[in-house]
Amino acid sequence: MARSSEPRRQATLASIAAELKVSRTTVSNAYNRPDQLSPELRERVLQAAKRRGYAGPDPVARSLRTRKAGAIGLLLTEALSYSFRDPAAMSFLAGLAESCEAAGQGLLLIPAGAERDDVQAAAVVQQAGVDGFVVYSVADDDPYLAAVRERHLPIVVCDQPRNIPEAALVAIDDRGAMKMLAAHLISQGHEHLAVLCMRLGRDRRDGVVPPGRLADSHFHVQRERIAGVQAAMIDAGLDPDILTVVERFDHTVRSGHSAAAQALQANRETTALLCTTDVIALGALNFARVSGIDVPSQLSVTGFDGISDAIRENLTTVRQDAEEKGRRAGKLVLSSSHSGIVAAETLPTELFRGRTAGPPPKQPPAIA
Amino acid sequence: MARSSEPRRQATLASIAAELKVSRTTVSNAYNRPDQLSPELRERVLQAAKRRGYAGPDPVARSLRTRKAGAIGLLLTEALSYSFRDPAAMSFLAGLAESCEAAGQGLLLIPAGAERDDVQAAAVVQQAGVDGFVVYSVADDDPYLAAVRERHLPIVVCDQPRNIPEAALVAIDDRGAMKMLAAHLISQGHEHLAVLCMRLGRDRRDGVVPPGRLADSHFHVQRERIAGVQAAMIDAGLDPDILTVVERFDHTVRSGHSAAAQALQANRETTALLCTTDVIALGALNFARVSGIDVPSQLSVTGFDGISDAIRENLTTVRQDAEEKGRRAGKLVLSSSHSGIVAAETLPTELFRGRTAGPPPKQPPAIA
DNA sequence: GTGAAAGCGCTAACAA
DNA sequence: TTGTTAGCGCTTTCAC
Repeated sequence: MARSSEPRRQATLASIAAELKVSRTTVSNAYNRPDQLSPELRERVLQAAKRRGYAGPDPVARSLRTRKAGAIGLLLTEALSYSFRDPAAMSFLAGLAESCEAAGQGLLLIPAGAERDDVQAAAVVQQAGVDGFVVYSVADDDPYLAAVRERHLPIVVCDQPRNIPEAALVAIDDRGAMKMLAAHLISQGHEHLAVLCMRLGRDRRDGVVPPGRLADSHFHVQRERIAGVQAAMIDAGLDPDILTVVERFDHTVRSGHSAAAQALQANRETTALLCTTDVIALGALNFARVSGIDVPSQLSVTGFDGISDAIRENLTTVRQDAEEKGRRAGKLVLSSSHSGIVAAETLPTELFRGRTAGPPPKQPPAIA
Repeated sequence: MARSSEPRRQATLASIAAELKVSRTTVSNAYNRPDQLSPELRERVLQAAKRRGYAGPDPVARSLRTRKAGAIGLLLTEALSYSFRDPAAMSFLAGLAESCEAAGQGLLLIPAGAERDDVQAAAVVQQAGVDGFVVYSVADDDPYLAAVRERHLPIVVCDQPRNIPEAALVAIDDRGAMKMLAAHLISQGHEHLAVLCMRLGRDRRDGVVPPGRLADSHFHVQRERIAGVQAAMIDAGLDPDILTVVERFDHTVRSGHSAAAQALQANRETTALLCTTDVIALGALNFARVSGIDVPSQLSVTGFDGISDAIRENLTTVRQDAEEKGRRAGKLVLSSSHSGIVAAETLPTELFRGRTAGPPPKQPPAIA
């Protein structure tokens, strides 16, 4: 057991102990329980360690023994490099990172997102040495999510999906917020609304959304926000089935741009574009600008999230505190190891009345 | 050894093996080498696993055995939540994440940054179960960095610091790029330059920088960029000692704003503000705007990085591809385990001629 | 204050 | 194709 002298090998706790002719416990204590041994001995141990280039107890071995990884895993659907371009996701990440940092816990970004079959997806998730997972905005049929559930570790889901009983939840009232926004528009006289949304499923299906797909959407947030619009319509006595919905897979300003064009094409009477995210709304605004359509006199445009670019542009939107959401999610995973209870937190939202929504024009806008 | 039946306990590879009366190797193979056993047997194993709620081999135990963690660690000096507000850092992170994702490796954000003493810093780094580290823009006397070096794992340093022989390097020619920018300004007639820079040391020392501190700066990038300005001055026969340098600890637009005010206060003849980052430059521009100073006719302002906000504002700056830098860094750590060689890559930069630099005014700007 | 024993859960030779 | 044998490096009772 005691390998007393092997020259070219990384030092281990055992080798240091052997060199000093003390027990492994003592060396371990030197690092983990300084009060359990005399300062002099501790000093000797630390000296020997430094001499041998020993960096302290191997984190992996320690994790195995203590059954804690000292990190929590973050699952993002999108290819990571995509997520990093989404301001709302970044704010969330910032908040989450803050919680982890405060607790001295690492935050492991799970390499999900690349094209992988289910088996590989599972492998990637299985490989993660973490004490819990935070799942941000993934489809409810996401294979990575399925793999995460298999791990039987604490899970906190954000925004999506809601069909996981064992997971804690941090969310906002997407439907309510969007309903309020739509009602605001309707009260100003809009009757022909269109929604521009992000992907509704894991497959790329850009275009005008047929009714069936809406109900089948695997993205909770999108589904809810659209449902909010429909609820407002129903309340106002409008037929929700006449709502035009345009879907885009990529969550980019470009997508918003082309989606706006498509929505107006599909229904020329449209007077308001309700976008399910600010990024898309910014694209829609962009489209209006290059098409010579004045906002809001000829067309109203609204967003959702309250990212700084949108606020700067004075976009009418729903503000939410994505950073706080991240912080909450972090605290929840970090604490859920102790308490067995699964919490559900709903954070507030606020209607931001910008300059991009107003009464509808007498004539719908003409497209160039 | 074989604990055949213990009811309330998470299943392990051994328990599955025992239940099926096969060896542990077989179960292991079912996951790691499907070709090493018959499909039927494999199926039986997987079935039993599912039944018992076994998620597959414990990642920590596997890491211990295989000596690979399947993740690389990222060390950021700033409190994580700060870094997430820095567009250049985010681009870097996006690129790095992309490399990791492609390789199926996790990216662990080390919880550095919180106020911690050196011992705690070391502990946090020691705790990280990773196969290598990427160090982004930290001071060369950073305690976390010291702890990272102790780990004796592959290290890739970005931008800073250069005094680590065992680390691979990804950088740009900060000095050269800044020198070119300064020369450009000088050639247009500017003689009274000021530099607005980020923190030069780990302590907060906002204000006009005395000569000594400049030389002692622990932040390589800042030091180099300022040196670039001075080099251009020397080339042009200007006395580099008359250069005004204003330092700010926080890397924010606000900081840039106040730093600009201070620089102009300190030397009323100043006709050009060279900022070491775009974020600061945006703040300087902001200051000029609210002070009624026209840019560039009364004051020239330049940045560094080429973040999208800056390009949109048409700021005269140095563009670099932060995302590519991240990608490169990722590839380097991931490969440096094999090859023992330590590489050094220098990425190109490009002068972006925006609208914020022009010839100096006859009269220096008056401050409100 | 220090040591001995017993694994944490897994994989990698090597045999069978 | 499957099983046996040894640990990977560490922490943790429990004695001394």
